Amino acid sequence: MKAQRDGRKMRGDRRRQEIIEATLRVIERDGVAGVTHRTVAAEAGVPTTSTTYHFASLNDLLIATLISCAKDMATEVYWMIDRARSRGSRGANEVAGLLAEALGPRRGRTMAEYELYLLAARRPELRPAARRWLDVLTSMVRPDDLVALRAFLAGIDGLMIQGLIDDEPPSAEELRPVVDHLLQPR
Amino acid sequence: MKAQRDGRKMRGDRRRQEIIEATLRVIERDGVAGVTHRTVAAEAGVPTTSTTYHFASLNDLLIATLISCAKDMATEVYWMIDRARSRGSRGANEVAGLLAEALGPRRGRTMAEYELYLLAARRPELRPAARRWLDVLTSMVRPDDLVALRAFLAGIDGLMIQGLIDDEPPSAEELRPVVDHLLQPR
DNA sequence: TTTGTTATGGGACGATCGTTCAGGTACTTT
DNA sequence: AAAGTACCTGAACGATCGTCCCATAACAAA
Repeated sequence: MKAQRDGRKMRGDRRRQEIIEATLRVIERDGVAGVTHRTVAAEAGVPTTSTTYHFASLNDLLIATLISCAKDMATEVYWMIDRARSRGSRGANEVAGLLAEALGPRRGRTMAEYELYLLAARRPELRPAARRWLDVLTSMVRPDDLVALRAFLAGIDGLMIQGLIDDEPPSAEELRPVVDHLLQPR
Repeated sequence: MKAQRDGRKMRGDRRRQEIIEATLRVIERDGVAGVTHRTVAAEAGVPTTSTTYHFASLNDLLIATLISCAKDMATEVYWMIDRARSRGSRGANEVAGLLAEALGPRRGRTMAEYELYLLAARRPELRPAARRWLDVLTSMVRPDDLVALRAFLAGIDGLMIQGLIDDEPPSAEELRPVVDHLLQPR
């Protein structure tokens, strides 16, 4: 089966992807509330009807965007852990650095990701996507650390959210002791 | 100065409060996205123009609502801690029970509160209100536990959010070991 | 070439939105 | 009693929204 040889479908898929990426940029800039067919189309440089053609409804567009976003996040976290492990580090420094980056230069993206969380709270079909990075991490850990892992993951989420409402992003140095505390075994 | 003797202002203040409470109910039901002058007015049983009269813009209405919501949350947390302390408990059971309640019967309210967080991330004027319950707790604790406290608070926030995207609310029994782990001194 | 399918995009429709305005009521002050 | 202030509300305006329709272009299968 040659599947993707059809030039029309290929172009369609490419444009679908462009629309999804434009949607993510809109969410980073203005939040989920700023997502309309027209703003997304303008951001992607396509006519308004193009977004309605490729996504049956605005809801579908949002869902597709947030699922794609969650997928990126999961693979990113996976490689981060993998890298830290191969260095034999327990990871407090790495995690603190990653948090500081997520709350500083990548702040918009982080806000978008947490809007996914809350949207998933209201829409069950988004929950598997929202849980993906939690599942990825859980599967990488020895089953006897489960409680410690859950506490750690919850702590990371909390530090993220609380960092988002700080007047200026916390530095890795400020975050490290807290992360270290969360990582400490008992 | 008699201040609130003016019957007109009294009625105005009362209606303002009713509108704020109606707005909170709308947020619990449909999220911040569902807040419009018309939905709020319908929920409060007042004409649409009443919400625009008492709040210069929809933004002001949202801000007033979320600030009021944050204030309630802060005093609630204050008394919760006070109660736990007077019982001499370290509080793992109490906290786990409170989490389970927030994620079960009071789920809508909890979602509304976390939408405040994300809105505050985008609107600096909301941040003091969003931080209030953190400040209340921080001020009730010995300064040498600061790192442990920050880790604990972050963990609570994370458990809340993650609990919101579970397919069914976690029970207090499931949460207790994680909370206990977060509370354990080192 | 003919036929069928998919993508594209201009234009428009009805609904809903935030907000304004003007006329009216209720209350206080003078 | 008269003037001033604060609240109330029906009606409406312009803007923007999601979505649909239809003609056209690009491409594949026959």
